[in-house]
Amino acid sequence: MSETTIHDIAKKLNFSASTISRALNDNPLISDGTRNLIKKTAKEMGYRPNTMAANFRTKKTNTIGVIVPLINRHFFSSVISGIEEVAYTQGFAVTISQSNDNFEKEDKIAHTLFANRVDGLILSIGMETTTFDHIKLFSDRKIPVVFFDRIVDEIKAHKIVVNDFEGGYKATKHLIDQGAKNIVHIGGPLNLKIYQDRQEGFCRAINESSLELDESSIINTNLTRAEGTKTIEKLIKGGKKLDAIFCGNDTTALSVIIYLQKNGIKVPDDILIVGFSNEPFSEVVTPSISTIKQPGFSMGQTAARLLINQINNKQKITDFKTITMPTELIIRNSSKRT
Amino acid sequence: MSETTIHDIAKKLNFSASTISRALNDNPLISDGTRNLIKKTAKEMGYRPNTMAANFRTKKTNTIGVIVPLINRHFFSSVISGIEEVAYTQGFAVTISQSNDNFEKEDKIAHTLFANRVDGLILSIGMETTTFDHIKLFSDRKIPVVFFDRIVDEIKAHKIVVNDFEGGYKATKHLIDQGAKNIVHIGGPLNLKIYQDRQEGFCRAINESSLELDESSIINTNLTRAEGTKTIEKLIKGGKKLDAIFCGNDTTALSVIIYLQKNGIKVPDDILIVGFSNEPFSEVVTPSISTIKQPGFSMGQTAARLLINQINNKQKITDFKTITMPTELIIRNSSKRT
DNA sequence: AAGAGATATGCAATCGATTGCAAAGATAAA
DNA sequence: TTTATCTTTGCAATCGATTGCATATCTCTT
Repeated sequence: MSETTIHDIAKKLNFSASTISRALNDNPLISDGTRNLIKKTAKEMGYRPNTMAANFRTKKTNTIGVIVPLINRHFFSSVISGIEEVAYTQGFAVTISQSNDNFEKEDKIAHTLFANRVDGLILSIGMETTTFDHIKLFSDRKIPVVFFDRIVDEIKAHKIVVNDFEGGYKATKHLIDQGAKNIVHIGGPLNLKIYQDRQEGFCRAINESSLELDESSIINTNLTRAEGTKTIEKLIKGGKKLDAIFCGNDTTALSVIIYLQKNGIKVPDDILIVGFSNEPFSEVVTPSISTIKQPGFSMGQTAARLLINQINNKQKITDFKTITMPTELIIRNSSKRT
Repeated sequence: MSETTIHDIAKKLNFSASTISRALNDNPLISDGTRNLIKKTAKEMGYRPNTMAANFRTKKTNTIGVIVPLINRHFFSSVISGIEEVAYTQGFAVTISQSNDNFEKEDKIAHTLFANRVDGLILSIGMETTTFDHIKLFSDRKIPVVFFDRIVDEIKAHKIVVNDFEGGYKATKHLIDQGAKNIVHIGGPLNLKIYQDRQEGFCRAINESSLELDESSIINTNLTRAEGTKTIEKLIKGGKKLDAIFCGNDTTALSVIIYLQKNGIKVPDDILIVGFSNEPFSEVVTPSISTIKQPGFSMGQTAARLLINQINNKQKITDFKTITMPTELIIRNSSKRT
């Protein structure tokens, strides 16, 4: 009734449990003959290793923890998909949690993953997160951590980002090239580096041009659909003079476009729009939204590879890299001056 | 340097390890005084329980496994999101894998999750899956399994589905009500029950109407973007007479719409379209796509609740329910006869 | 005051696999 | 043949927490 253990096999074959264990793990100490015999018998007896016992003994779980703000978000689910793919081929399980951009939850999740002894952690921090003790929990004890997208300067670890600065720069430059004179940036919260960078890219592009950088042309929001609508409404009703908007994400671009269309303002004829992230809807909406493509899937793959390398090579890593994936400007109809 | 264990606490406080263990687990045998003392000391000593040891001893991992065809798909990531939310509040971790609709991978994943002793399994099977030994692995050993969306008749388990039949019926009925006379159904592979059901709903609606059910008006594809384009192209070039299409998913609806628009056929003026699933893009595309809404997030929640109930109540379950979540027809522009 | 019951704690086995060290057996070299 | 070396296997401790059973202490009741 109960599961067969290595001891059962040992008894049956008149070997010791150690031999069984070694044979099953392809330890070269064991001769080929016995190894084969043991493996065959194990199969016959329906033996399945007790991972929990092994984990307990070896202090490895072969599990990597992932924390994202929201699973149900195209960019993040793409990253997760990439992580899973790599982890799977390397024999790691992936445990996923979402912080909902809520610091308390993020904190609790981190502690839980820590208590569950994940071998490593891949994460993108939440919008509210400003302290990092819950991450230091890992890094202090040499448990590998890899950040992606929403990274943290305060902690030494490998980091995977897209070049948000470049993205912001390209997007803005493109608008300038299209002849825009009054460009507004609706950006994200500045405690997140990615939004800082996008904004800096915006500023740089403006400064390099003949245009004036105007403080009132930068608005920071939380980049939700609702906020986007509110923001553009305020701008329009406030009589702000503008002929182009670089939005911090596609969601905002979308709500802006919808608002403008409803109010008889034409995109791109009257106002040019560029978003960020290349959400699936951006391609198929009318007008299709120009945007900056972020390679979510391959970011996930890279993050997983880096993490698993660290897990396997125990040597302390001293130089942590920040891998910057290139961004790609996708020009669609929302920004084409006709 | 090494972690504090209950034995360390025991030694320091002159208690036995059992007492420490019980106190920490709020076992009522322990007096309030000692419990408090122990908890306080544990905290002071920086004690953190070794989950792996506990798991090993109790044979519970507090982990639930999830297998979906593709993480990076809005419906599935919504379900995962719902699962995670419930699991989190109940103290379960969620391990996620994707089969990529590949049977071999699904099979391997199932075995891995099984070896990792997940406490329960939630899954939606892949398109290629026609045998179920890898799932019986669980159900045979009384490990709770909950299916969602792409369910399996052969296995007794709780199942969460949307009423695909009703969805297909509503969608088709709607097209008929809009005056369509020649309705085509581009459906999914029939080894998946959901596509069978949608198709049956389609047939029922046609049969109940004054229209003729025409074999050649039902086409089964794998519902990808590319297949959708191919299929509509063949139909149009083949001179098929049609004024409405019920597509098995929104992706197909989208590719059909794009093809038609490119070829000067107007949606909805010439051909009415209804999709299925309410993908995020469906609302924002032009014309916006009428569709059947599937409550992914709450399906995930329900699945997780059912599973966790089974995990916690050891009593054998004899009557497995199939919970059918209602569908909702969302009428948008792609099917509005003007 | 004495036995019954309630309360609080300890003992020790156990879960199953891993691994350092010892040892037995086999082979080769001298 | 003997010694040295290599190969192969076993012993036994260990990982940290849990839990059935035994025991000790205390509180009541009569």
